[in-house]
Amino acid sequence: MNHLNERQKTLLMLIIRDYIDSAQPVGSKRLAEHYHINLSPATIRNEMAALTEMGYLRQPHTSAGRVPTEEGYRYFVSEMMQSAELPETVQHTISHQFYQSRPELDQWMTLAASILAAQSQAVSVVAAPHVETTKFKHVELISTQGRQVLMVLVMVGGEVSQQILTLAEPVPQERLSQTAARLNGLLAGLTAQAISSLTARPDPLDQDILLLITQDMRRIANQSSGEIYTDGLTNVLAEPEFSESDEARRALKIFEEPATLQDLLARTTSNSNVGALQVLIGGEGAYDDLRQCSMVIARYGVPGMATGALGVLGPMRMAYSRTIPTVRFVAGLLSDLVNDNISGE
Amino acid sequence: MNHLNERQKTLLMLIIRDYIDSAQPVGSKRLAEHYHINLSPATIRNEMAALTEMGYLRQPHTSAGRVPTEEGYRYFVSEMMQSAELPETVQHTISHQFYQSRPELDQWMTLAASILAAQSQAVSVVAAPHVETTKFKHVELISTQGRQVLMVLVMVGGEVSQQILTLAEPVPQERLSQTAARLNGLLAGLTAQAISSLTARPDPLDQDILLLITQDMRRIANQSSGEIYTDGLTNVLAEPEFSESDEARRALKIFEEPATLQDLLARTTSNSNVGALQVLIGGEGAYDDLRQCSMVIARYGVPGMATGALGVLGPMRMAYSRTIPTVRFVAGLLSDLVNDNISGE
DNA sequence: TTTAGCACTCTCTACGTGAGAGTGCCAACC
DNA sequence: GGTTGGCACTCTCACGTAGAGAGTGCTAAA
Repeated sequence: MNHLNERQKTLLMLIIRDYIDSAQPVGSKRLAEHYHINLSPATIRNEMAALTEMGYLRQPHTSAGRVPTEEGYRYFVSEMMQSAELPETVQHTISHQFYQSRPELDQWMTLAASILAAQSQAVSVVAAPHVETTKFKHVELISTQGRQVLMVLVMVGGEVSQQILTLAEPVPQERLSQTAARLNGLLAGLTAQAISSLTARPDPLDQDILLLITQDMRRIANQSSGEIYTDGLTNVLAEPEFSESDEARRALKIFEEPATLQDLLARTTSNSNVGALQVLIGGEGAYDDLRQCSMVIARYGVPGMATGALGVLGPMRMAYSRTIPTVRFVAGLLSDLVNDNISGE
Repeated sequence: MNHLNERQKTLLMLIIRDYIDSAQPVGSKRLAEHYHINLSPATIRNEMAALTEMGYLRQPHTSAGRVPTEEGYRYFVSEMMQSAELPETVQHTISHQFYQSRPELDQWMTLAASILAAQSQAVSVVAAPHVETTKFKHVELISTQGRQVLMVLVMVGGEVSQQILTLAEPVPQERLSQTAARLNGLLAGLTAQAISSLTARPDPLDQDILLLITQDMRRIANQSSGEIYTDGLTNVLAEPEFSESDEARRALKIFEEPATLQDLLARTTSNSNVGALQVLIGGEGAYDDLRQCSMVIARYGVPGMATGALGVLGPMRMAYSRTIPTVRFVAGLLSDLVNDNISGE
């Protein structure tokens, strides 16, 4: 497959780099002038013809310069993948921002999305970590007003779910506390499945709450991944390939349907490990509306405990050399944070 | 000011209605043909000249039809404001969706944003209700892992804040529970200010937690309004006036800066009452990037207790007759929900 | 007061033309 | 044999022009 000689390789890389910068088909003359390769335009033309023949480049029309094909981008990315590292100063700036923010998941996710979008000048997506094993730890029942009760559910991993219930009739705080205490003793460390196979409780209130707890735990476990954070939606509107707004609209529409997005993140990363980067070029056949786009995706977190996904979506002509190391770095950072959080520092 | 005769009035309304539908300058001939007014194009031309003179219409160029001015839209909106009512079937559908969703603020906000966007075919913004008086109700301290402790804070209004603390050294759950119980007895019903003026607690753990509680309460009180939810961002890209993507980009950029958006919602609605609708046409001088846009905004909630804001942003040529009643209806609905929530049904 | 008619203006589209950029190929060169 | 200069060819893009179409304002008549 890799039947490119050194010169073809350098030329292909140069062409793609130039096209990513300029968004314009690159011709032999331009290439010879701008980069000091000791080759005449004619020689370059010959090589270009070969690269076109091999499927790495194509011409928009007979008398235009060359534009990378999807295959070309794939080659470019795989060649560049190892070498790319984020400058240390940038790494420090980013780390700094994380360790200075309030230590809340919400803040981290927003920050990660914002950094990814700013660095890549494209749209970022961050899915909150999904706790993979939900075990009951603690429940609190707090009477708020009249028949309304606040139920706070804490999982073993530290995940919290809160919900306001409306009971059939007012129940004093004291009785709520007793119920909570009984359930805490009974359910500690159990999974939703284990809880639902328990025999019914004698006290009807206990039984009702128990039912709600299992429902809530199931809901948390069923979420294929956590909440979705995005940023940089307008970045992509500036790109020339999206100047006819309909193209852009179709791509951005993906972001208005969290289900689709979660699906995309989940599907494309289920077979990859934490730490490994995935680059999908040209929608990779999965979504028609993303045929003009590429995604750089990574999983983060602690496998078996809590993992999430994050990525950047942009035009196929995206600044991979910037985006790839950024995604990798931020994924690593979030993995560390999740790890710290789970293991109790 | 209102020196329009009946005929001018109907014509102006027709012209604006037509322009909102077609996005094209409307001419005298088209008007005479499409709507059965018993007037010749020539007569209509005369009236149009008058309306142009008065500042309600303008011509993009000498030989084009007429387009409404900002003043024209204002007249249109104020005329239409009272009459507009959402069809009962739509009202029912919307209510139904609300009462069927899970009774959580988060769900309601998302739903409200989604409904507003769908009905208006524009961008929606919903700011979560801001509790105006934060009084302490309850605190829970739950040991999660090692030195990490989950603090759940409940306010009198039912608002909840949770936070993960990392203590200097592990503390057993029992001691945490005792601390929580002491503080619950001490702080019940107090504001942040009242709490901070208490004398120091003898137990250092009590004192630390107390400090964190006041900090958290202050933070909640200081948020000028709650979280922002939006939907329908791509709707606006379909509008012809935003076909040059730069115009659209500038307007949508507003939505990437929550601060600006909150500012906008807060400023423009601070002088209006709950229930009253505000229609800002052409950015109303406030934001340059919104010069081509209009907003329909309303406050909702229970004054003095918890209020929020919601609205729709679209091109000046937005479907006011659909948007205005929708915004009014959804604001009413959310007010009811907030009210139910506060008063305990 | 309303209407018909008319000259005028402006935009939009289509069309043709020429410049420019880039190619492929061929023959010459090292 | 790989490399290069030259040349004919192709295609796009920008520009200018012309004609159609839509709409206007004005005037004079009903």
